[in-house]
Amino acid sequence: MIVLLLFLRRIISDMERLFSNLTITVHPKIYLKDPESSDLGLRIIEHSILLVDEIGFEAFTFKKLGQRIGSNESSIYRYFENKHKLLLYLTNWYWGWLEYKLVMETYSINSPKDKLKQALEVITRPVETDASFSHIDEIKLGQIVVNEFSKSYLTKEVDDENKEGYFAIYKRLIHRVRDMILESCPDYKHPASLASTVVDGALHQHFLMDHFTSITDCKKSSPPTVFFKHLVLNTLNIDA
Amino acid sequence: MIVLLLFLRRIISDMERLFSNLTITVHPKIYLKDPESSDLGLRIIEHSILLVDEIGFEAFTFKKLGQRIGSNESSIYRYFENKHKLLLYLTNWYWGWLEYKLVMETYSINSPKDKLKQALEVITRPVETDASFSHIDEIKLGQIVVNEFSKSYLTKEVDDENKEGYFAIYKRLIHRVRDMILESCPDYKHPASLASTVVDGALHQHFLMDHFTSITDCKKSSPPTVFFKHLVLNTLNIDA
DNA sequence: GCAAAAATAATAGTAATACTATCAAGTATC
DNA sequence: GATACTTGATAGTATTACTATTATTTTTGC
Repeated sequence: MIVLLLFLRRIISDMERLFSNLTITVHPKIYLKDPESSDLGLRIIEHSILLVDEIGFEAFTFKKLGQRIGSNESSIYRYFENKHKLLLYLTNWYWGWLEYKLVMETYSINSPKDKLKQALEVITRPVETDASFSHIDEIKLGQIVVNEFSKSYLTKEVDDENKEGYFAIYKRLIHRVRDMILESCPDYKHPASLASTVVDGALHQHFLMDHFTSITDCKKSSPPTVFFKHLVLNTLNIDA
Repeated sequence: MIVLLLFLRRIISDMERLFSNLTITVHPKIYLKDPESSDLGLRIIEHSILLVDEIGFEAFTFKKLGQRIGSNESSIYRYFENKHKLLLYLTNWYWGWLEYKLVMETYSINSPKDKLKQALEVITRPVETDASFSHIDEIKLGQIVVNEFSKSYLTKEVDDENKEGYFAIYKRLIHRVRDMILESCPDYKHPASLASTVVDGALHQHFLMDHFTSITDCKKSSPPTVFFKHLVLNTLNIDA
């Protein structure tokens, strides 16, 4: 009994350590100075999420952000070259966070099909808050990803930035889903396309729920998860 | 025999009339002055497609376009309020054109399943040129839709612009696909989501083929059409 | 063929954006 | 207490995204 208690205590302490030290790693070339390394940096991240969510990425400027956090435009430029890089930082952080959730929530599942189902759950469900990161409003960041992520790669600089590794986390997340699809269904011919379609499609369906309801069937009572689980499982001929 | 010849002649003449008079209708509130109504207007459309394709929508300005067509910035402003409206015009034109292709190429097919298959073909295949519209480079316009369309609705003004009807053609196209899905499979619960996923997903897969090849299986030899046909037909339990 | 109207061009000007550069002030560190 | 580092303040530049005005050219209606 005491042994069990001690054992449990060790697990809990392990988890606490894991959680308290946990930081999502973003490619260092995306920033000039690591925003996690200072108070100002953390405030830049915290309030850029709030401000972009409020006024949209187009209207967002470093000047407005500076006014908001009582800091100077020029100081923000010491952390990020421009607002595009800041958007890359935010979306990278999001995909890193989602990847972490995906790994955590599927790690201990042995059945490939159950694993895949749980992965679909994590990827297509609405974003929920995570107390581990006090400076990040995950729900608003999720909205930013829905509304702005595609603008981060639909540019003339994609290929260069892709070579630099700015989209590596996003692609790695999709590779993980692809591999889970393959484990469930080794003969399926389009695992990467299916994985990317689900990840992109989930963002798209969430957008449609908010703005173009006539071209989606998703709603609060039947969220994207339902649609995508049915889609993937039927495509792979796996029974629900 | 003569009767038959006369009959054929009438059909051909009908088609010619149809084709020669054919214009894709774009919501009039998108422009200040109809670009199809003048030589300058046509040149604006023709060269905006070339220029946006070349330098991307972000770097595109009315000033550059003016220089390119030997015309003045201020003259272009008489046709379009701003470059966002011009993008709306171009993408509206594209979706109107694709809808016309969809209707033409599926109209005479009676079997709902064959009709749906042909619809998937039209929507997911690479864009091909259409000699009917001399001022439009359909292939480049298709590239613009892949790279820029989502920017036209991922804005803070979507809801207002949607109310104005700026996205009506796009939504109508998806409704047509949704209805074809329902005719093939009346019990399927997510026809609109499936239709919007295919339309958006097709653009996305074309983008991935060009820039993020590791997260797609699509390539010249196995284009998005193959993936999406398999996806839709399996989801609906229709045998290929 | 000419006057009126319409379309286009030219020019100028404004506010905002997206920065860069410089210098001053405050803070941390050794 | 000197030094390095961070942040703040100010100024300045080129470009963008327009608006306004006036001049010139083209179209058209009679």
